[in-house]
Amino acid sequence: MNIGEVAEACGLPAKTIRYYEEIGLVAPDRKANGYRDFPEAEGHKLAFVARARSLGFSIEDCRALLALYDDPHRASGDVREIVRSHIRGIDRKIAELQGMRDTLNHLVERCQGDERPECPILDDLASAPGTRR
Amino acid sequence: MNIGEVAEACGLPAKTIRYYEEIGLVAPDRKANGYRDFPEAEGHKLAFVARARSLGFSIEDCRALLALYDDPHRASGDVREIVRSHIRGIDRKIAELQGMRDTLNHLVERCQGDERPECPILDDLASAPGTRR
DNA sequence: GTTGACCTTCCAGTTACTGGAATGTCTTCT
DNA sequence: AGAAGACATTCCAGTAACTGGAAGGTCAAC
Repeated sequence: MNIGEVAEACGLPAKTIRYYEEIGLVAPDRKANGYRDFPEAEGHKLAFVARARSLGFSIEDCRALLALYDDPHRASGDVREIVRSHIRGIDRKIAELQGMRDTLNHLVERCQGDERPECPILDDLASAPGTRR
Repeated sequence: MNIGEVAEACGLPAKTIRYYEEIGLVAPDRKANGYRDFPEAEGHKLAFVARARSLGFSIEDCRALLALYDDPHRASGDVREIVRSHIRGIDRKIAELQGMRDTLNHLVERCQGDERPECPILDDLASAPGTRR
């Protein structure tokens, strides 16, 4: 399979796939003309990575998951630990974003948002911590 | 004020403050010995940026907010629009992360997480879209 | 006068791509 | 046979927002 076909199949841009090869996530063969040739297994790996990336796993997570995927003697506990740790990271991020959003919503509510320069939002940003309502 | 003092005061690393000068967010004076010298106003700007960054604003947002902060003829509506748009972005991110987390939680629940290689998580990652439970 | 804290600049690395240039190959149409 | 157009290749540079480290200058105290 050419890179274009495999890109179509897994939903990743060809550029991204070349990048994944560069960093050693996949290792396609080469045809006589220099074109990459993706056997079925490499296509599956790419689809695997695409799915994992869409779930927020880092490239290094993907590398670890791929290694487990490739290893018939893996322990499913290892997989689960990676996933759990990732979930913890996501939860932290969600909490952080919610904190920001709550603060910002609060600020927006108090701002008239008109032609006048008076702005509680800027006042807050400029204020010292501890003096904020 | 030396960079160390102002760093202490606004809670940003000195490295970050140098970076902010490099990209034109702040413009400290220089002493005869080449050391940066931060007048009060520049210290305030740094505190302003630190606070805005902690609320998730991008550097370019910070630049725009600083410009409004500096402009006595600003319209508070301009500020509010920046903030509102930022909130929308945050909400999108939260929703995306929650989607990931829900999927991942679902997967983790179905995985034994023991010594055995059987792993519904890997099975899901390797499966074609549409075939997932 | 020397130690140690502080400051300077510059360069490189991080994450995960993405865009673009210059060039080569394949297929198809005339 | 030649030319167009769609594909492929490599390489370089840029993104966001820093962060780490090296090599060196300055300052205050002992």
